[in-house]
Amino acid sequence: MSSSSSPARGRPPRLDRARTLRTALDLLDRSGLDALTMRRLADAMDVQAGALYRYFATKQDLLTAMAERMMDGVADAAADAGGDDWSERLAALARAMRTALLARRDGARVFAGTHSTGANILGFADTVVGVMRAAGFPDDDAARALYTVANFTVGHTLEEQAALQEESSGTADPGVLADTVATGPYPNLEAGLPALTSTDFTQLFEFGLGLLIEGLRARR
Amino acid sequence: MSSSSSPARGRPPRLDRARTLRTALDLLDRSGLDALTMRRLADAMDVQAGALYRYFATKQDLLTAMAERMMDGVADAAADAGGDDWSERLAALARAMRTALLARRDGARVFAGTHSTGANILGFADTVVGVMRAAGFPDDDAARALYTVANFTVGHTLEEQAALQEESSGTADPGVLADTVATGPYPNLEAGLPALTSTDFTQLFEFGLGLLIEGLRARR
DNA sequence: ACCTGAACACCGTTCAAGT
DNA sequence: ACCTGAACACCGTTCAAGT
Repeated sequence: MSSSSSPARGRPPRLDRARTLRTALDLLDRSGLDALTMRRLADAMDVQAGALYRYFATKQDLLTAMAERMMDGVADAAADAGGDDWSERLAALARAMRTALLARRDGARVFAGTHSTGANILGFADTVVGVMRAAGFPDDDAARALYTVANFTVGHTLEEQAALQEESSGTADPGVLADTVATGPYPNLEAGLPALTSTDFTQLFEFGLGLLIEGLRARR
Repeated sequence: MSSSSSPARGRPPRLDRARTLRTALDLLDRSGLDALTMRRLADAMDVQAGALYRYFATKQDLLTAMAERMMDGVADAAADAGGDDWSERLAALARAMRTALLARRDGARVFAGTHSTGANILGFADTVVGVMRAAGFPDDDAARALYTVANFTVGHTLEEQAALQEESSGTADPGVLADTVATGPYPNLEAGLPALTSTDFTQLFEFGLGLLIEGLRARR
């Protein structure tokens, strides 16, 4: 067999969904979301921009496929960790999601801007809800726990990647913030400044995740 | 006195920061973030697009000013509520933030895409950290609690407004999701489907907020 | 069947020139 | 001082026409 369905009449296509997706994710990593345009992607594939629309109806569709791809293997990676403790399993799933978003430039922004209903996110969602149900949580609390953990993780990672980008692009945020805080009437921010300007995002993520899990434990 | 500093020589300006900001927020509510362009904003003010750049260096600056404006009065509104219970005061602040973002079309998206260091967000941040410190939390935990609550609130409201928009634009999500879940191997999502497709976002927000506060209570 | 070429209807931003 | 006019360098998307 040559391919799958039709007997491959004519020239083999220079484009296909999988290769376009890979190139788009490469371009995202190299140039960032703002520079990911249909024209630049077409350039990278030696094709005209209009040709892409045979495989993705809109740019939004492409971004959705990219977000779905980012979640590839996230549910599985977390399934190996955590043993039989529901809280450790839930934590492993949240950490795997953050890691997957961090793995690509602007990953959180791409994810937040799309709503995939593909196998990877549905598989992730099913796994999270499954962990909670197995732990004895009622179905509706299990569903709400999924949303809460996912929304927190996306919100956190959005901030984390924005801060990382700001840092690397030289936009000196810490100095500006420190000055503004020192000038204005912000006694509490002044006291918390070391923690507020900390760049230990893993610690910050674990703090929030810990609060959510502690809250869930109390509710069980 | 005619205005403030200079003696108002020449024609009075047709543009100024405050009026431009008001018009931009009006346009946002009427048309949404994607339709908010510098040219359309200029049109609404009977001016050429280039003229806006005398008052805002970039579109990003305008969006930042809009986000800052959205947070106007949020810290104060929450200050009246909650009494002397730190957890009720923190909840009131988080609710006020969500309400402020929901009050404008695409409010969460505008907020998430900017990083204001204006008086409204700094005031809000100072108030949140102040509540936590007064409750006896150490300074670094107070700062982390601020980020956690803010990131959760933004993440949640981003999803909430996306769902509301999807709903009003007729993109029938519940049906598609239900079909996909029923077709594929998602036993846990099937069980949680009523809660997963619920549109009671206030209940969902309160669930997550409750978890965070319960977690903080346990840590104190 | 698959892609090109060219167009349509836009963008954000800059800046000389007018008033 | 403030705004216009016009340009620059782009966008996403469509679609007849070629191969």
